[in-house]
Amino acid sequence: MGNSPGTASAVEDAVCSDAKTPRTERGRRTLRKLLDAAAEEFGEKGFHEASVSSITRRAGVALGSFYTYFDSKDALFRALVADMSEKVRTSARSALHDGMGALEIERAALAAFLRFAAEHKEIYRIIDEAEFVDPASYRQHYETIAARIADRLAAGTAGGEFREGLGELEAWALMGMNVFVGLRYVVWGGADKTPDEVAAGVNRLLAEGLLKR
Amino acid sequence: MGNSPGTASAVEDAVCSDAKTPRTERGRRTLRKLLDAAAEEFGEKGFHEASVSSITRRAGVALGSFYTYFDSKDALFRALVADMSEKVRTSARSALHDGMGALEIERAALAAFLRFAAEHKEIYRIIDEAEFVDPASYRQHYETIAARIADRLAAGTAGGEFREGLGELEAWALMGMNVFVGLRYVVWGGADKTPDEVAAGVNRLLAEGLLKR
DNA sequence: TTGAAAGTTGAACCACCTTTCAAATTTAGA
DNA sequence: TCTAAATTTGAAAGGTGGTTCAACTTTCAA
Repeated sequence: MGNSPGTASAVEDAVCSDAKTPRTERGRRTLRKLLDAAAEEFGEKGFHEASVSSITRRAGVALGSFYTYFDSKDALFRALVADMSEKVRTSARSALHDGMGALEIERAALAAFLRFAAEHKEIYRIIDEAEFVDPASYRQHYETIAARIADRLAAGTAGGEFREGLGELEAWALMGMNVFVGLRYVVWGGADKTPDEVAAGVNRLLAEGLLKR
Repeated sequence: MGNSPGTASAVEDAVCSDAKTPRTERGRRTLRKLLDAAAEEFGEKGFHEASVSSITRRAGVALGSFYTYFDSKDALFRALVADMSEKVRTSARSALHDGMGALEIERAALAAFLRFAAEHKEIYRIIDEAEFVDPASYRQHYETIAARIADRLAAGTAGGEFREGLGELEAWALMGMNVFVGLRYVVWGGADKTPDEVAAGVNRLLAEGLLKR
């Protein structure tokens, strides 16, 4: 949980639009403490159970300081959703390399997503709750990911590996599979399957379908 | 939205455990008004934005009357989740008939679910919000559905239509596909694809997979 | 060194909501 | 008809928690 010091800048970038940018080093430290505390708090309790006073307590700053950096509890949440959404996309993309086959790309993207989710179980709660707190971001999150999957499917077809007729519908189907197996095997755990095993199983389903040969 | 008069009994059944059962006809009418109003209110606003006073206003009864029938706002929500969850399962099962092929069964179940969701868009918000308001029900909802899908897959394998090696993982993958295409094409609409078209597309994916032949 | 800007503080304000309750009304059965 | 139980009512209790604010402290550049 929380951002390691080195990765906090991504959060701050995503946050600039909503946060009142600090002018001093001291201000940047306080902002970072608030963001880390908020990610923990929202992840553990969800938006409504989380309280601003609890976040500031966790961050070790006074209640009033919160409003030096955010206009409202909602604004903070929006900033976190944007950041988490960005991180999910980045994690999947970083797993892809030149020369991979189309099917292999899907497997690698899912495995990377699952590994990321394992380290950041908060994303599920935060993204899911965006459906209620910030519907526009929620929708955009999934539409953006679906568009990226659709691009990969089109590339696979163009490259002669995938069949014709793969479009938005299939992209949403793949995304749904990925999200749900992540919920079941990573977030809920039970640890009976590793991310790689899950990704391999899903990949076989994509390759072979259900039917007997 | 809301239940047509004839279907309200299912709600009341599901609700018995949490609701204080009314003894008179007049009481039953009031309970039904509260339940219908609550389904609308939670569907439109979500749990936290919805208020008991707004629900009673919608139902046309006094604020205090609510507590004649429910111990709390939470209890009402739990009752609705149980009811919605039951309805989703029933809708899928009612579409299945003897003599259907294993693949055809999956297509019919998805089509039925999508048609149900089209008429009850509230289910998505209500089930999704259960993740935060009533996590146990949320988990049970999906585990129950996954178990049913896994049973169908096993039956398909036993009948020689589906390949070997289909289990819980594949059940969760199918469930995720179904939920997400429902979100995209039914709840968010755009009406560019009918439930049957969506179900057909997903079914082809299950039959053929992604690869070129 | 100095003073203006930036940042900090936490008590208090305030709006909103769930829940309670005692009195009034309606219902149903004897 | 009559009465005990069921139901209705809405004002008010009781809490919660987001947000404000004016006084105070720290920072930093000149």
